[in-house]
Amino acid sequence: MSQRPTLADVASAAGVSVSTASLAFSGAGPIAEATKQRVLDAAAGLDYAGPNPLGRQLRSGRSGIVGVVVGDALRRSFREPVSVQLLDGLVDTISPLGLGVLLIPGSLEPGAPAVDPLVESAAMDVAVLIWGGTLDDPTLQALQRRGIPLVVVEGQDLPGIVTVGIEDRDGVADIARHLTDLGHERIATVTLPFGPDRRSGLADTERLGQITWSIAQRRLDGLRDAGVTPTAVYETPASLVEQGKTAAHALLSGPPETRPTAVVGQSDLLASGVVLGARELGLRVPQDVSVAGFDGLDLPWLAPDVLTTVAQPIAEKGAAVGRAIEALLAGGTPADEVLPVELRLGTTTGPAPRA
Amino acid sequence: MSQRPTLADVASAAGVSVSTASLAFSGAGPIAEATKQRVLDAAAGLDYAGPNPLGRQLRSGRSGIVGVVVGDALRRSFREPVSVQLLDGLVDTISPLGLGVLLIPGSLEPGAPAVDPLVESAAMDVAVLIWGGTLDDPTLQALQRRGIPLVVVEGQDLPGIVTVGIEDRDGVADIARHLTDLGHERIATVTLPFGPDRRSGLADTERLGQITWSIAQRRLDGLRDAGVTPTAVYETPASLVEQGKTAAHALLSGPPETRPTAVVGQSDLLASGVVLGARELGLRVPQDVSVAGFDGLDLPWLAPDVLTTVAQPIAEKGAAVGRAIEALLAGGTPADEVLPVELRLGTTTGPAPRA
DNA sequence: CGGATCGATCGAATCGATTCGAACCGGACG
DNA sequence: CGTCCGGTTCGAATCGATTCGATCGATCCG
Repeated sequence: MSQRPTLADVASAAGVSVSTASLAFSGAGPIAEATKQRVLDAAAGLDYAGPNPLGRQLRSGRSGIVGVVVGDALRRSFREPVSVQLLDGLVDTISPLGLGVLLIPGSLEPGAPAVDPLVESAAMDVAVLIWGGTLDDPTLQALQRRGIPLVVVEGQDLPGIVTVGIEDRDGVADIARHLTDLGHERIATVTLPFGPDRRSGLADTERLGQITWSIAQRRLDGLRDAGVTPTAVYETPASLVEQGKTAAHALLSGPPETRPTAVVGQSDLLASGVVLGARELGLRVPQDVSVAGFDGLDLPWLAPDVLTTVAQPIAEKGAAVGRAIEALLAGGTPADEVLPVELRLGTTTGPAPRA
Repeated sequence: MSQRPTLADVASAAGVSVSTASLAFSGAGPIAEATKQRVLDAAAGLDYAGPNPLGRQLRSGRSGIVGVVVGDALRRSFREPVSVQLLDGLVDTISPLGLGVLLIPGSLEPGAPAVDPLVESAAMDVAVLIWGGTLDDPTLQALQRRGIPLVVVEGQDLPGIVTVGIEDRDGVADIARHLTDLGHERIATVTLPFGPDRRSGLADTERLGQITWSIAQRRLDGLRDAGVTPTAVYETPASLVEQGKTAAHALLSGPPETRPTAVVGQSDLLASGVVLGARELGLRVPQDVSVAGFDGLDLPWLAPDVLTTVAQPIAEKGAAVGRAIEALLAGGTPADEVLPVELRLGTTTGPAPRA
């Protein structure tokens, strides 16, 4: 009898039937106060800590779990403050509903199976894909085959799948206009990864046609929307400060006459790396080169500089995902949401240097 | 019949019994290749994506879920890279075992219930507490009452609970000796939070007696082990760069004759904030003041400086937690683990300035 | 040619709870 | 005194799989 007690044990100890004991815990259904108390006392006496969730879940068909597929590798995602803050907002929203977040690694290292075993066989009521996913993404396909409702963040629109995103294309256009208003004509950009191959370096025309992750594409399109054709597009394999630095060295080492006078980073981490890289090259920001980012993080290490950026409501994005989940579980079909962004001027952009 | 198919549907479609169908999926037990194929074909025909995990879990009594109580670490996570990297190492280790990580918020805002609902009623086979937990922690108590095996990271030793930690006390002692060897006599320290009240400011003797989170205590003790009595102890409410900056202003604003010549941060983020704060005050590092940290993160934004620090094997710590979990699930009683740390000299410490 | 053996398949019990309809009880009413 | 009724409690079915012991059929050997 070293087994943990079950509801049946409690019931017999309290001298009631199992169904009555269940009522005492769930509170659903009529039960006399005295009976309820007797059951709870019996439970306390047996060290019974409440109904076994597995039994409840099987019966109800709900696991109370939201699977969150965190990007390409958990490792990178976690260095990615945007994903993490999104997760935070999501947890805040669904925690009161009694839902929990199960972390699911996306595609793993080469050699590993294409999808994490959790994708195939973990119990979950809904799944969230952070950082998009194309229709041919094996993870997405596996989840669809299992019939698990999906919410996709920052992906492309997919038929029959709820999407949550931001107006990033417009935001980048705002930044581009800000820069052209300041007189900049040679504007380069440092991008997020184009796709799972995560290459690094200047992208030529051919490479620009191979963008599969729509987030990089949209933010590039934003520049063009404002009439800006970047003089150079530097693709990075990950949104990291170091990558921004590397990009800065590649973009800003030339002579002042041909060097870009402004650099737009597709994330704040990349942009702050560009600022640091520019400083290493002896360039002053913003006198010699302007730098703008995207996300609206606060980056204490750039002080006293403040990055010009487009702020996105990250926690609110998490909350929007949470609301979509709630609606899906209620049997509804929530509408896609696109959240607004806001241009936030800092000290890293200024008038273009006189030629 | 809009219900999703069950194993019974597949079995009858394939013309076999439920138990045989089960064998076809689980692979446990003898089954003729032809039969197996017939079952799998029937499954494909019905769009059956594999056995329902809830049924399997109830039967086996295992949910395959590891609950990780992340304290407020999630909210600050990009700011608290150590917890995040630990999580990463953990996921890498247990993912191949088919286990998933369920994020559980630790202490919530005041006003919320003392423990997250997930703590009370989520299905999990093991729970991990990051950043310790004292015996009177309600979360810890609730999990123990439920009979869920626990692994505690960086906590104090608790009877009957597996602990994973590092030799941080010795590591800090190494740092202290490094500084005294360099001739430093006035050494101040900037600490992690003392407890859930998270105060901010210089700690007097009384306050020093109120430390409940053992990690701060151990790293203070390390100084004393090396014979160093700090001239000032600055307590921070969170391990953040900004807090380090604030501390620097409080500690380093005095005249050179009484000002500390070295500051030991209990984390790299705090220490890097101290470096930035010192620079703001016009002090040169390390000529005017030496700064050392703890953790061994790479902080690209301090470049070209490299922080002197004590490196801890964070991913390995996650792996150690994973191994402990594996052992617990196998019915064993894994031993506590204490991982080594390593003093790593950078450019932020140097000889004490001449008096 | 009959009995032992082995592999494949099947039936039924089980995991722990929820839930629905039936049964039960005391009191109020006709 | 019999009936009806609202409030409780109970029994049994159910959720979807796993697993053990039994059964069945065919092969192998004496």
